[in-house]
Amino acid sequence: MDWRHAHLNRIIARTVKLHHSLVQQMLSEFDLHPGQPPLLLALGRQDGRSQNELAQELRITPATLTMMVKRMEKNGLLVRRTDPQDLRVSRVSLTDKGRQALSAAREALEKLEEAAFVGFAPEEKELLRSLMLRVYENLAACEQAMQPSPPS
Amino acid sequence: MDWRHAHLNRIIARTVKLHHSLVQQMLSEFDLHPGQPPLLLALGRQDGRSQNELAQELRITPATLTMMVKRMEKNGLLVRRTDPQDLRVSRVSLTDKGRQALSAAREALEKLEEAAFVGFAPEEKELLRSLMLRVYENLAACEQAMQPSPPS
DNA sequence: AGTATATAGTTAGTCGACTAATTAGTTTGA
DNA sequence: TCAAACTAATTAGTCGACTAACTATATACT
Repeated sequence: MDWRHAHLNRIIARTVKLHHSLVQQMLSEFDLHPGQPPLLLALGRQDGRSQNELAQELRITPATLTMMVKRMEKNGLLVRRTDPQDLRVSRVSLTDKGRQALSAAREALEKLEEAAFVGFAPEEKELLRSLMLRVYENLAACEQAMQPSPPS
Repeated sequence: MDWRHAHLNRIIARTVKLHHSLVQQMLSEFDLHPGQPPLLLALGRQDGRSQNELAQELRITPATLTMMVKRMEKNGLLVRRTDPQDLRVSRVSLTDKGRQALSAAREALEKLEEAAFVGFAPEEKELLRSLMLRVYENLAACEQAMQPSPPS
């Protein structure tokens, strides 16, 4: 298939999809399921956050996170502890096994990042980054416009 | 959250995710579910293809497509007809209702494409396109390298 | 103080994605 | 010819995503 004349959005979406499937392939030997690397990485950046905070960072709903955390806790990748200050919140932390899985995920992502940008000059990567950030900002503005936050 | 220093892959994935959620928001008033617009668009490009061909174009497995087609057929968006030449293949075509939904999807995507690239000069869009195509080619090469096709 | 509201998380039900195993039809080859 | 191998689609089971409805705790207000 020749993608050179497709819409830009389609090209980008296709690229991300391929990226995801490669990540899965690289991590399938560990018992990591497709959605789990992002959660591991988020916990690697800051451990012990509440489920709400994690859901916001991952841009998924709290309901989705509940199920993910439950499964991953059963697999021994992380643990949940009720916050003593506020009994409603439960804070999520990596276990040793979770930290090992995180390392594997990081390594796979590093490899892929390298492979993805073969032949790119540093300025080209910077250019791509700034262009994509502009697209992101445009879409974020669009989202704001669609759901005007209730006036305070 | 400030994404300016995140990995490029993460920025791109985040942008695509936001794009998806905006598409869903714009199409939720029709009875279109999240994965359905791509299938409608694919059929719009060429109607009456086999499920295998469609799955390849959408880069999903035939099993996934079976379920999607079944649900969408029940919703009256498309029909399946067994190919008289080869009774194993069933060819998928849009119904009138499907074509209307396709129009809505196309319109939403047009609007979003426009919103996403506000403030972009045409050369910038072209630049982004060529950079992303290079990333795609790199990843596709990576995929080839990972699964060497069986020697014929 | 006690009710009302807000917040954190969970459950139920659906859709979209996957893999593995199965069914049905077609080709191939001994 | 007719059994083996292949191919198209389906089914079963799991995971990840959503919305809507619910529980439990915390805060606010009168």
